[in-house]
Amino acid sequence: MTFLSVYRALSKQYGPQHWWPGDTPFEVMVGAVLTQNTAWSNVEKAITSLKQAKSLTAKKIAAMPAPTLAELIRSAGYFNVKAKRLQNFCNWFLQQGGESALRQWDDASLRHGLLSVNGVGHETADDMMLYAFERPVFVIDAYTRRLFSRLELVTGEEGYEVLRHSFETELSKKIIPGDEQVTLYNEYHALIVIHAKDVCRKKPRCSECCLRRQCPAAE
DNA sequence: GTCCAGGGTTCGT
DNA sequence: ACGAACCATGGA
Repeated sequence: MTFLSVYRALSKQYGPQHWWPGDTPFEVMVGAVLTQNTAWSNVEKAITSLKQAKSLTAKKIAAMPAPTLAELIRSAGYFNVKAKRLQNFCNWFLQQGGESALRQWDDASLRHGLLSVNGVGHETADDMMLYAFERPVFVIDAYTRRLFSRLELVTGEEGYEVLRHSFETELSKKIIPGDEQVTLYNEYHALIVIHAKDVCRKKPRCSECCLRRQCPAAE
């Protein structure tokens, strides 16, 4: 079994996901911060509320008082922390000249810049890299770790960067053009999340999640 | 009432 | 580099 065969099995079972749901790249970035440890349905409410307040722009978010922003994103949980994180991010974003300026940056610089923002860690930065800036970065999250350690393709003890690197080197062997690479990473991460959700829906609150047995790639 | 979510990020050691 | 502490809503 390989990373690629797991992808093919998931893809066959669930079909294309075309993530990330969001009208604009900026909305995707906001969603990446808001979804930290939070059910996506709660994030959607917060984004709707920002839109309703006509405040889903970097300038508006950066300019409003933190408590006001916190109230708007209340449904996403951790609202005080996330309000501050969102403002940190928007300030940085504006300081760099906004999206069009950031698009000119090379992958490494952009990733580094995102990580320099207080409140943006590995996964949030990589969500933004992949789903807002369409850079070839494989997102590692808790599901990814759990799934692949159950499949015994990784131990689960690896650090974030190590894991990301093994996925990227393994998957880049087979796929050639850069554009395809981004599409593959995009779909793969989405499929992992969908699969985890699917399994957990069948057997709610199963701490083991039965991923190994139910994963179509495990057979 | 309890568990968990597209749990991660920060900060101390 | 690793572990603890922190944050807080809403659906199942």
